Amino acid sequence: MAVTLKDVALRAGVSRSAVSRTFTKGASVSQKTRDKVLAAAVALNYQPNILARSLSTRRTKLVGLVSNNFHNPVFLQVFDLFTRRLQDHGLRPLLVNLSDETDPEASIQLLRQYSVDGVIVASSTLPPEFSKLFAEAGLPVVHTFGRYAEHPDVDTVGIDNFACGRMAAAALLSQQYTRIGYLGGPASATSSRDRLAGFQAELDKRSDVQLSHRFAEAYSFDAGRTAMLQELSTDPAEAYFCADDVLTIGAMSAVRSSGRSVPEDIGLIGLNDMEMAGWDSFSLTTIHQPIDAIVTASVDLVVAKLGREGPQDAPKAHLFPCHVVYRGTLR
Amino acid sequence: MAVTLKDVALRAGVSRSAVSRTFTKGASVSQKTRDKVLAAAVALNYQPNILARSLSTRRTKLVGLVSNNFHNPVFLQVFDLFTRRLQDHGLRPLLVNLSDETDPEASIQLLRQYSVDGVIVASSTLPPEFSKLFAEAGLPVVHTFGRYAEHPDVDTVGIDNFACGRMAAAALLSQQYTRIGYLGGPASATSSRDRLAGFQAELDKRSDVQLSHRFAEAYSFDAGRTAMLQELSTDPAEAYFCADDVLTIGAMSAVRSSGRSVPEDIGLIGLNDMEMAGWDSFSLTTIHQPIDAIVTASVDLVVAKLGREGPQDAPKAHLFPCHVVYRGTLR
DNA sequence: TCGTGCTTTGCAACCGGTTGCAAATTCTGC
DNA sequence: GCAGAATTTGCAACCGGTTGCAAAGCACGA
Repeated sequence: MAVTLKDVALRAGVSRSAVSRTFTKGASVSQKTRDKVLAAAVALNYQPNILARSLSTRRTKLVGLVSNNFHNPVFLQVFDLFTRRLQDHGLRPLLVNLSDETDPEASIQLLRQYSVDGVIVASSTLPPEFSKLFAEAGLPVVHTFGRYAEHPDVDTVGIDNFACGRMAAAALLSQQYTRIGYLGGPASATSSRDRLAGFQAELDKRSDVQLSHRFAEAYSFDAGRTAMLQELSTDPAEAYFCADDVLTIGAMSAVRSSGRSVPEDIGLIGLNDMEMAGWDSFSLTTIHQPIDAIVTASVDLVVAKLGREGPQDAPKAHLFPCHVVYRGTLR
Repeated sequence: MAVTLKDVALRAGVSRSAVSRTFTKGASVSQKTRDKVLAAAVALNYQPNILARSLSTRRTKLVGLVSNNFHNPVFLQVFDLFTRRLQDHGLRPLLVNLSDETDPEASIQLLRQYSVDGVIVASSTLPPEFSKLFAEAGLPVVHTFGRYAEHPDVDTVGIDNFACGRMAAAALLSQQYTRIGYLGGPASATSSRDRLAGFQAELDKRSDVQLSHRFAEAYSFDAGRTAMLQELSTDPAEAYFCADDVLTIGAMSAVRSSGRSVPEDIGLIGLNDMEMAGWDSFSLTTIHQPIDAIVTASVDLVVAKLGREGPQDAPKAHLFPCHVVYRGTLR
């Protein structure tokens, strides 16, 4: 069925090596044979089998793209960028959806079975220990949206969640809010905890400010809405830092459905600045995260690791600066 | 570096075939050797190389997942479902982002090079001719969200866009709208044109109804907003059928920013019923498309094709019923 | 104990490529 | 036209698996 090296060699009247060499650049072939081979290849519509090649070359050009965030709209943009950037480097994303997998070991086995050249873990909810397992299995790995550490176990690209927490606090303080709440994602997510820590650190400087906090079940609309409804049922704060835009939107929905309004009764500030945040139904004041730069850097990093052969440099955390985008959800 | 068959065979004191056979079910191995092999495999942390295996078995368990809809939030859900359903069958999605590729030939070459077992084209904007090229290249292909035809060139799963157009028309007529507009996605998308055709067919029955139409540049918020702003600048209709929810949300944004309100001044009905449609900021009246069923059927279909060896059954279109979900955007 | 039939095993060829090496060819300069 | 160097070529082994086939091992009944 499929056209192979041998078929082309036969038709071109040369050896299989000659055909192989015309398709691997830098190899020694005369123009004459190359022309013959190319003609035969075109005539037969030959496509080299990358997988067979990978047996010898030990390069599949496959990159595992592992994520568990399939419910946050910002990740559609993330996947779009990742696939494009990887394609720019001739790499192919093998998508692994971890949502219903609890066992990291399974995906590691999987990716090793497919001999992926590298792995990108794109998740703000998986812990560093998770990515570390990939590294220990000998796979070059980059953790995008991962937790910052001065000496991380794996290369990490993302933002300084602690600093973002401070930034959110400063924004709320500058608007003279004094009864303040934090609405996090899942308590198990490091991003949730780190953002709270930074937020807290900044607010602790002020003795006149009260801080409460609550973790939502997930970074999702429903979770944000549910958590905010609980807040509203007792004694809500004047303003909330929500750890993610989609959470913020859920919270806003809860506020409005309780008959209150944003920002008049309750102020909100989010994080991400996803496309939707600018839509006029929401008009979120939020902390902008430079997703494109983060994704591009992640891909560049993994590409650099693939190039190197032997021992890698020590893993490093790459942080990108964020800034507040003021729209309409703070007074 | 990597542990291979030979290493395991050596350690277990058996031949390579014995090792291979313990890892392919249905093969003839005695319990005794199987135990020895398994013990050695565990000790060495052996993972069979699927790509090497695929050379002999001609099965990679890779499925090309081709799409160009990375800007419509509903596709995040689509990707989530596809990856899960494929994983359920032990298949792995190789994601191909066609957004900036104009040449289908390139992705066909790519997928042939990786010897994918099958291809799923998940797009409502790519024409049937596109998927046909994959089929002609000998790849089992299913076009999800593709155009209905009685005798399609490739297996197609989706909804009856024409019928949805009629359904939208009926919904608007039942609310006594008489000056009616259609806001489509790109004019090049068959889904856009078919929905209009059905819409038109139903409205043509009524001589007292005026119909105008306009195509947006894309199925996106910005495109919907821009198109609606143009409508508003002249003489807008009383109600619009927008060919997609995200388009509807863009249109709603335009309506509101012009000082008008939905549904008081202008009624809207969308299509998809994506999760966001139910969020109370939007509360879209829209036509529900059973995405989960469509994706599941697509995967089942491609799995069935992989099982069969020889000539395939004639391609068929699989249609799923839609229904109107009434929320708050019609009077 | 031997012959029979069934199961298990290893050999060797193959899947579709790559690549070191030595032989064959072409190119230099004289 | 020729020696020597440089380039091109094909052979054969290898990448990590699978599998048809024949030989070896085994259990069983006579």
